[in-house]
Amino acid sequence: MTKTLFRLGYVAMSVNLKNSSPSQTITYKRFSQFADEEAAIQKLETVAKSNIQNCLRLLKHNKANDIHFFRLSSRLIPLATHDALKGWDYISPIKEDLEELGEFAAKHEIRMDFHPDHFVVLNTTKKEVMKTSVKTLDYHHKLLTHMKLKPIHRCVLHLGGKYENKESSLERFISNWALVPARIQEMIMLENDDKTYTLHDILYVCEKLNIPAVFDLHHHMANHEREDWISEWGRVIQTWSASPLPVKMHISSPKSDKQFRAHANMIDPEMFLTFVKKVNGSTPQIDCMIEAKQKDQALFQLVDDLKANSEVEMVDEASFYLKS
DNA sequence: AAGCGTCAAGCATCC
DNA sequence: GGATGCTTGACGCTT
Repeated sequence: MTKTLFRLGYVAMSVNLKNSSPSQTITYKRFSQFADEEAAIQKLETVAKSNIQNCLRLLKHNKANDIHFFRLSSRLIPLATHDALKGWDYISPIKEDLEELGEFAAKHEIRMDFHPDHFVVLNTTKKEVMKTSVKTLDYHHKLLTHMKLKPIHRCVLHLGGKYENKESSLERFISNWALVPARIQEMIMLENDDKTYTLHDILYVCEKLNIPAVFDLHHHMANHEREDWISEWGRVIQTWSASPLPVKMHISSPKSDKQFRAHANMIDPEMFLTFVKKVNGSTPQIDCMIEAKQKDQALFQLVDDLKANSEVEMVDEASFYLKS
């Protein structure tokens, strides 16, 4: 059995690096209060530039800590997809910054992707929502291409809303998929959610449309037909067979029994190791996205816990094997 | 500096 | 069909 390389990543922002938010923003309300629209747009561009420069700082922080896996904030450019800013060329003012960011990631082999907000809903019944969803995905596509990153399998989405009838809404994802441009389609990965669409549902769609499946263990514990997931793991791996990228999954721990769906500050290392042991050897590499309130600090804490375990063999500060 | 109300998106739920 | 909650990080006003 080949060993699996596990790499850890975290989401969008750091609790260690001060004043490094990649998600500073101007709300539409504030934007519309500017007397001078040109000044307002200039303000948006200043914020966008700062967000991307902060991303670069985060990437340097990642490099210093051997972190090769990172989720970018989807809020890099405030109001980029807002209706009131149609025609605004939001790329030109930050073109060089995006290139610099992408070059740094490429040079230091940092896998980057996005998780667009939950109002990107591809199984919607409304034409308008479909339009803004594709528009938002196109914004992500633009960011990726200007970072000179191949936009393949870079955006994790959920299947969408239930709309009273889960089965027909699931099928609507499949019929709406035909309305999505091919270059947007190839960016997408699909993740099981904690309320409606289970791993089983996601696999059905992923296999049908050839989309990689991102398994979220925490969501699965909150929402499943059967608690057992390992019997489906082979299918999850299989959805990645045509991808240039390694298998990716999401790891988080429940905040409490009462607030089970909410994310805890840290990752429960025992739960994580139990998972790791089950999937070890199934594929050469699994990138584990740590989704915890304490962001990079949760990753560092988990690494400390792993180092204390004699079954774990660290490769660097954020990657490891299980000893055979 | 800290705390609280506000903002933004779409869906779910309730009336 | 309209109001409210969900969720999250950030803004901005008040103390």
